[in-house]
Amino acid sequence: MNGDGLPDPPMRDFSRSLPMALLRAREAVMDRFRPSLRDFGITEQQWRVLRALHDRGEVETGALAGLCCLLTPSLSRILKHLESTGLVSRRPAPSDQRRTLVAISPQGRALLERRAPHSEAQYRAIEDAFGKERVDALYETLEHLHEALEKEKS
Amino acid sequence: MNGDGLPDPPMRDFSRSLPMALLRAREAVMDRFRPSLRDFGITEQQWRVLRALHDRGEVETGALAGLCCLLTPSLSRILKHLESTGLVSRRPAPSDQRRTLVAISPQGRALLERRAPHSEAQYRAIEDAFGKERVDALYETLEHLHEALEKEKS
DNA sequence: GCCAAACTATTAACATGTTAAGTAATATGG
DNA sequence: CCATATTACTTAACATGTTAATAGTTTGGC
Repeated sequence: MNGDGLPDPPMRDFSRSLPMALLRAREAVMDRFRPSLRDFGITEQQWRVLRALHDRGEVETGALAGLCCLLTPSLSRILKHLESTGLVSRRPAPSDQRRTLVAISPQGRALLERRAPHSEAQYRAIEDAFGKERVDALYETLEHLHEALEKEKS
Repeated sequence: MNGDGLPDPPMRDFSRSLPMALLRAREAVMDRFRPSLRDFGITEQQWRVLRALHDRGEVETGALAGLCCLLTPSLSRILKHLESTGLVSRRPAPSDQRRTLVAISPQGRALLERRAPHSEAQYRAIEDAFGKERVDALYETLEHLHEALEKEKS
């Protein structure tokens, strides 16, 4: 009881945790992708990096982190690994020696193109199971939620 | 070009990655909760464990992992830490020595009850920013997606 | 009762998440 | 110009994610 003689507002039910709900859905989705990632010997995060570089060409480390939804310390380790296996290359930016430019290598591009069909097949399976319209609507909802919460960063 | 003389189906735009979309939304949400977790000196996962034990009482390790959306190796380490700081207790199940029963301690409950109002305040802020109806609809969509994908595990 | 198979939790090994500190290069004010 | 702050990236330290292997229990068939 508090000073009002009323009970404290009850804690929300544990099932109504937004981080958990998003995590559970994400895990259900990732379960579909993990087997082929494993077959190709790369992690989810390494795939994101290759995917971004394939689309955008040479990108600065900081921008790449934003694109891949990674923190820069994680990306730093991931790039070290990808560079050692020859899937990406790094060089200092000519105009500013602080910055690093990252690019996908021919081997990286080859790996990406070999796995892409497997990935697309899983997307089709997900759309079949849940409905393409509902998937599209979910993308929109998630984007709006993201914007609504970013906007308020006072 | 492939054998049909048609281009291969184009790879989806990088922005249309369901795992990324779910992750970005989740990170936007977590940004709201991380400060108070940090203030109370616990991690997001440790909070989930305390939260589940508070609601459900004594729970087996395996069931607890499912409730918290954690893999058992992670939970094993987390419980070791929570036990060493006195927030939970463990004992073997009387009927089956393989199983371990976990319970929240008075100190764990106290910590949880101190932080709960901060957590609830952030939930209200999120609902204000995005709309309670849309949040509720999102919970439902995520649950349905989860069910649709689990169902197909042939 | 005995043994192989199944089950539960833990440990191990490597990769990433998270926060703080460090390093080198550049921009800025005086 | 120079001292200083700022920027971009990396390292460090600890916690968790992920997969495989391990150790202790229990179950079932025999």
